[in-house]
Amino acid sequence: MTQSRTHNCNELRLSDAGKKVTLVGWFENIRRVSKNLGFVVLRDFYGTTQIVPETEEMMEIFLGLNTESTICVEGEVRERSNKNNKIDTGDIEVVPEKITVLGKCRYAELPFEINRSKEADENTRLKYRYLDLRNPEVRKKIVMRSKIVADLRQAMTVHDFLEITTPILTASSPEGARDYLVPSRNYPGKFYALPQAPQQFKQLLMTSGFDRYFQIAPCFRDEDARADRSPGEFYQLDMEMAFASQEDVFAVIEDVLPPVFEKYGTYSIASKAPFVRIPFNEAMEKYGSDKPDLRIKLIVEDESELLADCGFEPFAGNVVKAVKIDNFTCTRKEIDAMCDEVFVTTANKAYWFKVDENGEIVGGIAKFLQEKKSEIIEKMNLKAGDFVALSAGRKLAAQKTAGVIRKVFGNKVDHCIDREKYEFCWIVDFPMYEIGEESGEIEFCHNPFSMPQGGLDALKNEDPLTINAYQYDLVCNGIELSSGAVRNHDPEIMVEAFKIVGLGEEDVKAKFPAMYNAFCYGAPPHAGIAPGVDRMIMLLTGDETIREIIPFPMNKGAQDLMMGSPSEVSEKQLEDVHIKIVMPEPRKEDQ
RNA sequence: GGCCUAGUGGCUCAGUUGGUUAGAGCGCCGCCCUGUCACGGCGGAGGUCGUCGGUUCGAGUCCGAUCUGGGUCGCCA
Repeated sequence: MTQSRTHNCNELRLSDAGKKVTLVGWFENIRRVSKNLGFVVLRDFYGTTQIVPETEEMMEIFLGLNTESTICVEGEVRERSNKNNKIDTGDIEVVPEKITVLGKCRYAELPFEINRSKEADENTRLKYRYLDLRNPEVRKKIVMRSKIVADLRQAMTVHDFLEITTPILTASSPEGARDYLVPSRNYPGKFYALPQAPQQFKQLLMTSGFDRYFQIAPCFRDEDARADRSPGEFYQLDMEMAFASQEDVFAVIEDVLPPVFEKYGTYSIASKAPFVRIPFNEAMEKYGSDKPDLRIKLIVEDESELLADCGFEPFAGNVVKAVKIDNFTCTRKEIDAMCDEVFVTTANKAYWFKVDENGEIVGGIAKFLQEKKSEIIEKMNLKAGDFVALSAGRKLAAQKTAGVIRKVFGNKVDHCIDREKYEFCWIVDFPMYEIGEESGEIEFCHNPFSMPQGGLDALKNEDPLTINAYQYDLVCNGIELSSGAVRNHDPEIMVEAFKIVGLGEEDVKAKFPAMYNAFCYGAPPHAGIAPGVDRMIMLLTGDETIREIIPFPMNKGAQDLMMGSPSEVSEKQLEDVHIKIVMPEPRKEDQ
């Protein structure tokens, strides 16, 4: 039996001097001073306390024990003769009278030093994540995650949202990402799927009469990872409201998120409600992106009319976009590096020129612009010290390239960006349809659940490519935090919307049987959104890899190195679920 | 799947034009030290330089292939 602790390791103060206490924790370090004096650091979740063995017998106990073992220390609190103002318990120390070893660390040498685990190889950290998490710096992120999620829950509850869980084992959905499949034992050849999002369930809840739903929902998508995208699984603050409009959803989010960002954020300033609303087309035109970083003050301008026929071959007959930066002082080398980055990201070239102190156009593509020099300077309103980066191509390519130029140059030139804040915006009025790049045919632009603006009338009488959807994204500092929409709750409009992409009523029924049927029994208009919890936490902690803010993350290849998943299973297990493994053909060289 | 990048003791890294026995800091082990707090001092163990092949008198270094990790594009309704 262990005696329970009387205090944690961050609790004792000078006023506790003289007390008999019991502390428990990890034996972090010993500073040996002699055979019968040493200074031990005892660490628990809350902090550290100095333990001072003063006899040879006490020293023997620590010297015979590996660090990172857990121990129980009973002893007396004493004022330190040399105080340490760097730690909360720095005024006192505990002189041990009895030490009990609770859990031995069997290894003298650890895979990495606990307090320096962040420097270690990431694979090693992930394999020994339970040791990595002993590092207070690492653990801090998980603690913050917990607090943020608790605050989000609280805020949603205050707004009368009910947290309702939805199934994890469900049906494969024909839309979207690749599903994770789970074979069924009772139905040979059939599969469950893990939900990519609780989308259909939450809409069914609306149809059932629940007015406001939310959930910190696990979502599963079998797609490749990125620095800000964990493979396999992630969490969304999923919510849906009945009899609600786009503005109703915005109002809730604008009320829930800013206080959390102000409380936990690396930067204390966050956009106040209402967040700026930017129509999709305007975002593409002004920022070259549907997720603009509004901290960057640069705006993309269209210079097609001025520059398309200036004689520079890549501009001829193309859309030309320009990003102007004043007081530009980067070196040629830096400019080249940034243009390279733009090219690598977009597969499209960035061009540039400068205006020197004499008002001459110089550098980059300057020699092609001399004939129209004065017109260019006048129309683009250029002055000495200005730098202009340009992109050219078909409209969308030129826009997107300009968007990357804006981001790359804006992040490099300090006076173009105010980093220390959170800039939210709503991107609204996404188009309902687009021409698919591969198919060349008309397709849904985002998801087929969204309500088209103008409803049935628009679908029947307007050019589909001009119809917008009540579809919106929440963007913060250039990061897409979430997508949402006013849903299409009317079976008639649903069928009409699918008709435009060449699908009939039977297809709708086949793809979304529950929802289609449910909507035939009187559905409320409803709208919702689902901000990504992991990305939000990344923004708040300022971390650049999503693995830092996930308790037990998988690596890029969707492996859990600690648990060893994915793993093989027994023949019996495979038989139970009627699965036969067919290994891929080995590659020729290996044969 | 494409492209970029990295791989050298337990950890972090250095290693020049290809040239003796591959170095350092931290950690670990041993000895010393009565007030440390990133304690200090002295000594020690520990590496077939990711793998395979090639060029060469000689490869950590050059060439080719391959594996693994990370980043990115594709993908992510």
